[in-house]
Formats: sequence, structure tokens, C-alpha cells
Amino acid sequence: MKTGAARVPTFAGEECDMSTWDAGKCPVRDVMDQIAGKWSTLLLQALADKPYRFGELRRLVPDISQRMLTQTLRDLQRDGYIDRKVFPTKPPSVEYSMTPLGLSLFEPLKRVLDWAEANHASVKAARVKFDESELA
Amino acid sequence: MKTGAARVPTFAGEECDMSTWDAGKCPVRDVMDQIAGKWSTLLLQALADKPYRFGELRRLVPDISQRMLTQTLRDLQRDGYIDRKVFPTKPPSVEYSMTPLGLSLFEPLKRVLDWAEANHASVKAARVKFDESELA
DNA sequence: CCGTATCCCCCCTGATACTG
DNA sequence: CAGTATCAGGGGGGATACGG
Repeated sequence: MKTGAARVPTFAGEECDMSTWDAGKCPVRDVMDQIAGKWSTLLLQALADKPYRFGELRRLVPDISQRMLTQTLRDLQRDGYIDRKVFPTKPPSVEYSMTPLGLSLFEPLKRVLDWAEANHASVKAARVKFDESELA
Repeated sequence: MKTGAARVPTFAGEECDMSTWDAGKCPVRDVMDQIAGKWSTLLLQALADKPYRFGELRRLVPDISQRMLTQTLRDLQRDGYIDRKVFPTKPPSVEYSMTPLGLSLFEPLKRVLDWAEANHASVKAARVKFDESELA
């Protein structure tokens, strides 16, 4: 399994030369590389609503594989965005919930998601126009 | 939508059947899949400052390959975020700049990037803590 | 200077089967 | 119910060479 300490994003910790905006390491890539994952934003959005258990999340996002759900939740937990609580019931249940850090991230992130919904038509229109102009 | 299918509140306050969160149908994924590219946010951030030429962007982000710079710029142009202007000088030069649509996207996106910078330390700390607890 | 084209590798992701 | 293990495929991304 590549997730965990051994899995360091390609440019995490490396020098970021865009000193205009960042003198040291590049937080943008280090943070964005994780939340840019295929399922991260969906799960954050779900958990921003309220805590969910593993099986609930699975039903909530039907097209995610069990493997990717486990892995993405683990990565989000590792970065401190979500909490994982195990209830030693029988059978066991595990509840995932947003941490304060995760909620603080979701606040600005939500604005981008809002933008996506509001401007989806413009983006699709731009694509059509671009593709038409490419017909040569 | 199936009866009893899980629904969560969306950013717009509406409810959304997450089973329809399919790229092409879901604005969030359709837009984010592009933004989530390895270099997209960095180039948007660069161009939000001012227009740049191809070679300038290349020097600005030294560790991007020429292939990925071309490809990412093309994708961003296709989605209507940036403009591409060719000057028939000799040798030719090409200038990239943000469109109004791109600027309107960058406004909320910048908040996420700002968050990344402001909370990078917290994220890194969370990773260390998580990795240490995994050694048990 | 600004790309395209080609090759190739690696990692993400999915499918399936198995455990506590 | 909540994971782990293993195998296989596709595509994102890098290196290099070539074209306008």
C-alpha cells in the first residue's frame, strides 16, 4: 500500500520556485495534491453535512470502490481533515466526521464548488466553441 | 433517482443525489477534474498575476515539462479560463492571459490556495502525528 | 521561440476475493 | 459491518527528438 508515510506527493517538500507567491516550500501543491483526488471533494462535501459511517458513505457515493473509499478516507484522516471513531459494537461500526481543520478547509473549498455549479454551462460552452474551432 | 437514495445538501442549499455525481453530469466533478490537474492551479495562479509568454511560464515553473505545460495551457484554454494570443514576430511569441471566466474562477480558488498556505503547518503536523500513531 | 510526436513507466483506480 | 490483499488495466506524466 502506497498510502502513508512512504507515499509522498511528487513535489511535497521540494523547493517551489514561484517565490512571487511563496518563498519556501510550496503549500499549494502539497495541500492541493491531496484534495484534488478523484473522490476527496465528494467525501468532504458529504461529511460537511454530518458524520457518516463507512457503509453510509458507500451508499452515498455508489460508484466509489470499497478500496478507494477506504484509501481516500485514510488520506483525508492523515491530513487531519476528518476524524475516525470506532465503536466496539457487534458488529463494529466506524463513524467519520469533519475535524475543525477539515471544516475550515471546506469553507473556502465550498466557494469553488459553488462556482462550479454556477458556471458549469459557461465551461461547457467554452469547450464546444474550442472544439469547433479546432476542426481544421 | 431511486427511492430512498442517499441525498446530501449541496453547496447551493439544494439536495443532490450523489449517484448522479458523474463526470459530465455533476458540475463539481466536471469542473474540478480539470482544476485538479497537477499543474492547473499553479498556472492559474501565475496568470492571475499578469499575462505571461510560454517561455516565461516555463522558467516560472522550472519543474514542469514542456509537454505538460503545453497540454495544461491547452486544457485551460479549452475550458475558457485563459486566452492565447499569437504574435507573428520573428521568432514568434505567444502570450497567455486570464479570461473574465478564469478570473471569476480564481477568486474563490484563491481562497483555497490562501488556506493552503495558512494551514500548511497544521496539515504537515497532522501527517506526522498520524504516521507516528501508525507505528504501533 | 513555441510547440508536436513518440516512447515508456509508474501510479491511480477498479474488480474480486478474503478476514475479524 | 468494515475493512485488507492481490492482480490487472488505463492514463497521467516525464524524457527525448523533431517541426514551424
